[in-house]
Amino acid sequence: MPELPEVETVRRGLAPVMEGAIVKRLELRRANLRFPFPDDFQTAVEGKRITSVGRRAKYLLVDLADGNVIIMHLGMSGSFRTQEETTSDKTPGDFHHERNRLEAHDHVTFHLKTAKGSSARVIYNDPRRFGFMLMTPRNALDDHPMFENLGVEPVGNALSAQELASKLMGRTSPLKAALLDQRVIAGLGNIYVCEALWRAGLSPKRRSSTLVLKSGRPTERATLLTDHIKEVISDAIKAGGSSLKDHAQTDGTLGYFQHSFAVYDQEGEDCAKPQCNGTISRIVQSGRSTFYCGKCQK
DNA sequence: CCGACTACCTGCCCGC
DNA sequence: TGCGGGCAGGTAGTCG
Repeated sequence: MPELPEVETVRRGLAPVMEGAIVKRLELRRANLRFPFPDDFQTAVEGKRITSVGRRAKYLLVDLADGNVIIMHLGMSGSFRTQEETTSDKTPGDFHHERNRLEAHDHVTFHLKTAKGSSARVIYNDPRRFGFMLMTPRNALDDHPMFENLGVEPVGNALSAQELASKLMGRTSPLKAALLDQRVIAGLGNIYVCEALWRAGLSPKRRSSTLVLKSGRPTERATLLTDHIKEVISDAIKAGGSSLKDHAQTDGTLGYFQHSFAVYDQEGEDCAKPQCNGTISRIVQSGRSTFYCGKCQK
């Protein structure tokens, strides 16, 4: 599930349940995900009030009232689902519904008393366990190893053609690899890089530095690419992200941006660009699949 | 510094 | 039907 649009979709699902809630109990069903949980993680979280659920790049940030922030990453296969006590549940804190049972790879459960006073659970599931949960003081977040080198967000005003040009200047790597580098733009992943390059008509194999003039100013191509990156991310967020195999949203409903893929996982299909009669190809770049049209992406 | 490659882990799909 | 290989939205660490 998880590039920026999917993580933002998850954030929007978690916020109404978690914001203002007290963590009554934090249930860890194993000692680690990709990394060990922080020392005394349970003690640090239980009894605390959650003030907000935020996002930076592909990271979810759960702020606690005591000034600490839980950093959560979904890796490749992480997902959250929520369970809320309903009026048909007779005993407070009791969950009778069939859908409320645990599933394979449910590793973490946040047992909450919500701001409304009801009981709820937030369950983290992650078959491959590439995700992780860490904690740091909020005022030290920018210095955390995972954050100190992060590039700009592709939503909002931070990303500009000039910013992109300054990051691509002097880079000899293919454009695809540069855009996947979280130090350049934070939050893009394999799907949205492929889609943005197609929309901009740029080859994933193009040398990164060809989008920068000698003066360090962006080329027209860089401006075009910047606009298309913002657009595809914004379109995907509006669609609730992309749901490939898994549920993308915390209430179990599916995002539908995958129906809008022009190139990702479309090998052999006709290019959708008007007037282009090319075919979508798949190649491998730095160990990962790239999908593109060799005819209209130059 | 940069860039390419590998490791981490489970599940699914395809071909034999 | 069963099995092996390849592939999957992620990042971090190593090596040249």
